[in-house]
Amino acid sequence: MAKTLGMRKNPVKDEREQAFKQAALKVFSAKGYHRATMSEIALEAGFGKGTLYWYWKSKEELYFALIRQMHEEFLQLVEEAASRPGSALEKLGWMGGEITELYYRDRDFCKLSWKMRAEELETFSPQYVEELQDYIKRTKRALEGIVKQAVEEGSLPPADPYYLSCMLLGLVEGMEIQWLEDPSSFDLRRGMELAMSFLLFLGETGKRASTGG
Amino acid sequence: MAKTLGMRKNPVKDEREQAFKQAALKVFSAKGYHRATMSEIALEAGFGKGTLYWYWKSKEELYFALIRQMHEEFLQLVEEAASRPGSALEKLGWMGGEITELYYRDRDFCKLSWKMRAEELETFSPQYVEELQDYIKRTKRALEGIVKQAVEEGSLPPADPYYLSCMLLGLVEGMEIQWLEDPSSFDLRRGMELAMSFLLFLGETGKRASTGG
DNA sequence: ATTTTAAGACCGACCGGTTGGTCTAAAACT
DNA sequence: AGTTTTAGACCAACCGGTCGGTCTTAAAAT
Repeated sequence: MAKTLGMRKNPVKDEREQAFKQAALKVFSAKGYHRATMSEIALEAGFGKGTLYWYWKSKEELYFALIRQMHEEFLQLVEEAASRPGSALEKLGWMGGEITELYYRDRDFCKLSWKMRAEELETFSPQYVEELQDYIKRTKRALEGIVKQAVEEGSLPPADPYYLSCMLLGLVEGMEIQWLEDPSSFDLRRGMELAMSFLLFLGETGKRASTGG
Repeated sequence: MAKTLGMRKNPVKDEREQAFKQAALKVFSAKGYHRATMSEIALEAGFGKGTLYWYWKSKEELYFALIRQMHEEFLQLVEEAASRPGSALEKLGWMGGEITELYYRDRDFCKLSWKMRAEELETFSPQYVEELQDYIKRTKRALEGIVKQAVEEGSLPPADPYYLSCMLLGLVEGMEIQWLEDPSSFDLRRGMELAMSFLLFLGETGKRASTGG
């Protein structure tokens, strides 16, 4: 006979997990993976280190729970933009707005992601690295699809879509960095709007050129 | 009276310093400041740790000797571009080419700089942080000057020169990151050339619009 | 309703390993 | 002989992760 005596579910599991994740986000995003300590995260969450290890089996697992969440969110956004109806420029416009909002909403996530990219990937377990690279690959592919459409529609110059998407990604990430380093001297929203207006300008002149010539 | 008597200059001292700096560059650029160890740097240079400390008084000092060199080089490049004769577009074109060459020549320096920007500045001594921020400020100012000229010449749209220069810097840095992460999937030279052609395109259409309207 | 039971939740001392920096003694040079 | 240079043992501080043990609480048993 199975002994179920005293068996119970963890009533506070979700709550605690959230508390720890929030604390971890704060500490990891401020210090990066290697400089962050599990004691500090536990303290920040208001618990002992042992308790933190009750919920996560390692520092790495906790870290990648956050990294995964960030990449998942970003990927979904880009894929949704790609699958939307409308012109490529409309898709890019919508995506730019959403990305900006995402960044402002989850600034610590941005910092986390940003610090992560400067870490040595070799120090992490291969399964996590693979998972991460898969997210990045899928995101880039979705973005490249939109850009390809834009080139076909003549709203972007007829250059290699892959390189165009790299440039676009580079521009956004480069502005993101400046905003993260000093938000008071660079307003990301304004930068994104300016970038968007350039895109539109390119689109217009491109179309005018193709219809006029 | 100046005491020069008996003050001997070790003929190999400079050589050793260079060896240590090169080793430090290799290790710091691969691991970042905090994960790099002095023992490893000493070993890489072919000396004992004690010897390394005979040449530099701290890890931080060694690190900033490299950081300083990198920023100095970049700043000089941008300032030289700004003080060149010719149109803003010519300056930017020259600068883009030089930057690309610099990056390819000193890839490890790029990595170092890139990792450095993800570090917590608070962990360094204020004097170093100040020095660093001064370099960045001067670089940005020089770049902004060129961009301002470009706007006045009508080869860039009439937007805030500061934001334009931030975007330009962001684009270059964003592409640099992608190239650092995986040079086989993103060729920086090609990316820079593409970016440059966009700049020229903007300049032409901008001028045509102003002369035609 | 009260007691019993055992899993859930929690803690912090502790361990093994690492690292920046020091110290000393010997080697090398002049 | 005296000075410069080198090496690596050594130290104190720190960190990820473990472990033994304690307290809490839901559910089973009465």
